[in-house]
Amino acid sequence: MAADRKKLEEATRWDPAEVEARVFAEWIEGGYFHPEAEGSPDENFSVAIPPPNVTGVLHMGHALNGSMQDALVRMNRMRGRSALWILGTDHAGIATQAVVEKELRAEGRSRQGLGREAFVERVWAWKEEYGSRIVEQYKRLGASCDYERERFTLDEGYVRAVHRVFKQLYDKGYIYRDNYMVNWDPGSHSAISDLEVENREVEDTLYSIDYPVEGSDRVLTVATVRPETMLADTAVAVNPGDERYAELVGEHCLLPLVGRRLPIIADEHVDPEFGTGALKITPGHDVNDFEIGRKHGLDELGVIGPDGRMTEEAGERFAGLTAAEAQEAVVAALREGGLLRAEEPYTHSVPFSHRSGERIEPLISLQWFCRMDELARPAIEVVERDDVRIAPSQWKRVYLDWMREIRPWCVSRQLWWGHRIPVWYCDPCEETIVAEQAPERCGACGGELRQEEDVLDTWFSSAIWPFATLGWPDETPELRAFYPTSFLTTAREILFLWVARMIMTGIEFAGDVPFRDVYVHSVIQARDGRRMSKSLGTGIDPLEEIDQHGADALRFGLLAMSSTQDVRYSDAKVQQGRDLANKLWNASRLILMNVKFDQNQAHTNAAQGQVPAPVPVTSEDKWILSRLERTIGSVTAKLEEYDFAHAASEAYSFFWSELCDWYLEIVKPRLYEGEEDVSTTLLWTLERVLALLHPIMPFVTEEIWRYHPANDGHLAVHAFPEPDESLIDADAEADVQAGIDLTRRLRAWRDLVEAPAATVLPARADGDPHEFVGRLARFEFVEDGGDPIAAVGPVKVLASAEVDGEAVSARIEIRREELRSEVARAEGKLGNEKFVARAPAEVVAEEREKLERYRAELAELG
RNA sequence: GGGCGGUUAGCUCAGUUGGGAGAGCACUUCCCUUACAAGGAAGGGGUCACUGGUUCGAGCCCAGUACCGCCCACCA
Repeated sequence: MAADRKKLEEATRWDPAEVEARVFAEWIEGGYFHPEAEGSPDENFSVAIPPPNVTGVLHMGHALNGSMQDALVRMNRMRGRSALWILGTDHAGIATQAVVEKELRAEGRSRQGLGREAFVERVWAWKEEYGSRIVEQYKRLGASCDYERERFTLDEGYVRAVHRVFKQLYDKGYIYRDNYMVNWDPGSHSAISDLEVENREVEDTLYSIDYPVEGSDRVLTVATVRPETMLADTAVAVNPGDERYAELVGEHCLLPLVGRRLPIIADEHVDPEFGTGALKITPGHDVNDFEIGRKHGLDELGVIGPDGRMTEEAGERFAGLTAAEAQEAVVAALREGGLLRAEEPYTHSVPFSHRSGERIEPLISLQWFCRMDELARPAIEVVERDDVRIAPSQWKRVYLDWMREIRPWCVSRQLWWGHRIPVWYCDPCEETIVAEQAPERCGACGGELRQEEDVLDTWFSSAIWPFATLGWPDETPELRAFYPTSFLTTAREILFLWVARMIMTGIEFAGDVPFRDVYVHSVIQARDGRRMSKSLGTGIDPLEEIDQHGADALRFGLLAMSSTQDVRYSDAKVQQGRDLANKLWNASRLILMNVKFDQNQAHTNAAQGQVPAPVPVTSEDKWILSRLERTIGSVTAKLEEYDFAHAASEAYSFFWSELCDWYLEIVKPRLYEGEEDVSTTLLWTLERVLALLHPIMPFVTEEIWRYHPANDGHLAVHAFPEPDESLIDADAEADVQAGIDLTRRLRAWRDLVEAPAATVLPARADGDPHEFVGRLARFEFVEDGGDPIAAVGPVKVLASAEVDGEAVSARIEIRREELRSEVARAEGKLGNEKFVARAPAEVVAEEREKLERYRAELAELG
């Protein structure tokens, strides 16, 4: 790969747009992201991407999660491990069906008009056209996924896996069909699971209604926010301990407007403190009432249909009305009959569909359920034992609490797009057949079979993602090489919906946990602290950020702003990333355009493509090499413990504040003179810095690497640096740090006395300061010369025409004041007998030392 | 109703086992010095939400209060 030197010499700004697509194409061409399926999961490294919806577009959550996964995947690939990052998309039943239905509506057509088969074909056509959009967007981010092994939760092999899982769960008796109360979503015309319901505070009206007691003057006043459901009431309940009603238990009420006789029953559930202590029971339309009804063997009437309208059962007066209209009509009728005792505003939480946003209508319907308790047991144990570690640790408990209370999962959906449930019915002999493949005829009577109309909850197929994508149920090489995967990063909102279910199915079907580590990352909020959401208009488009600042900038920014707590999107952090990319480019230009280096030697000596080991000749060389190795160790450790923010900022501050601000400035004269030793040190350092940063900022580091004389191929597959302990040199670090501190103090002194920036001031030094001190602070150290006018550490500044004497005295007075207060503080502390007696000896000694120092300096100032 | 998290500089956030409060951005002053003005140098700026406690010493530990956010929950 011949690098274009012209660009290196002329481009003073990092231009991501020019580079990213080209570099990405090179990676793909190199096949680096497509590892062979060899070796064991312990030797290899693998990650299953949380599959984005096919309907999705890349949002900040994907971008953050992708940046984290890619950082770890790239680091491990560079370490020589066979690294597989499985990519794919989720068919997203409700969402995708809704998108295509909307298209149809725009054409004046409907799903029903088209018919199931044609509709499903139409969705597939949509998927072929738009389904790869988000995959392309992951490429923009630089995600090193295996794009050759892309999967889809409805592709052929995946369907087989889903059928196998369904069948096995059915055979074990976990999956069953039942007429049960479900969360009916009138928006998507389907049942949805408890996890897809979100409760919102709503202001309703609480109506108090009189139910006359049969054969008596008494009435029972019940309270409800949904008077329309009274049409399906089958009882009135009171608390068994409630003396007010004790004599009425066993009697009957007459249901207003309907006239049905309702038994008065006693049940613990009823709170005697609420309202009048009498509760109308509607088993067909209320979750609690359903349970009370089953307990007492009550009839389950339904008056609201799946379309959200009143059914025939509601009586001709109300049939056909929407529930809301029926409510008004019922209230009006009650008012007319003088049965409406009270209406008052009432705020309470109400379930809404997370999918369609509509208010959930609890209905009894015939659905497929999966019992979860048996599956949950081992999934609880692996987390308790830390076979699966969940970090940050508070989520471990949240997971366990939820799992211990797990309830049956409604897995059927009344949709057309999805995994059609592999169940066939034989109407003549009432046989139910569950099979992995469609049976020809009924085994019992040879009759025609009819497949179940419903499809499975999308999360049912997502639950097996880590092994289904590797070819399960077949025993594929991929499965042997890459399962269990290495880790999972996720947003906490899918901890139950997805993570818990993967752990359960992984243990049950793949024989092992799906991953050893789960890292629950923070949520990036909008700039103003609200949720990022399309509907609120608060979303920030990662692709726009990439267009503007480059993928590296966004990746760095997201990792740097990530945290264990939720954070607001920070433009400044992305800008910091952009500036870092630019700084990397320019510092590299300085090095690469000036080093004196034998091109041939690079290749002959380059074991594993590294430049020859550095020959540190000065204390500063030893210092930077030592700091580099410490940084490598620290950044690596941070990445390994998912502390991306500190990994990013430590790499940043080493590179910027130590390498650029100090070392490069210190060695410029040697570099310009063409000294070979410093060239070697610089190239070694640059190589390691680029490799270290590559997992975080892959594009700019890869591009710079093209120009590095030791280049032996792409950085994406270059060795990741291992910290070299032999280069750690505490003495050199202390020595150079002292020089840096002195330089800073001298510069600050200049500023305070307002010495002109460009002039070199005369000074005399005790001892022998580093050469760079004088050069970078613009002082000239002389043996003799004029009178000292000020002392800055070991340096005496000498009188010169450039410095104003009054400014100096003023400066000295300021310093005296500072010192006096420091002395007073230290004396106070040391004068405290308890401090001296009880504080650790080293703390006290340190304090004494400081006091000495301050006193000495004060004495020096006179 | 339960649980979890947050409150630190103008803004967004760090802050290891308790020992003189940090970063990035913004701000002020100076510098177009041949890597970078998307840069360099030097600065200013904080009652660590509040109250009490433990301790020689608290941003950090304990108790409580206030406000903000998230998750779970079948009280009409």
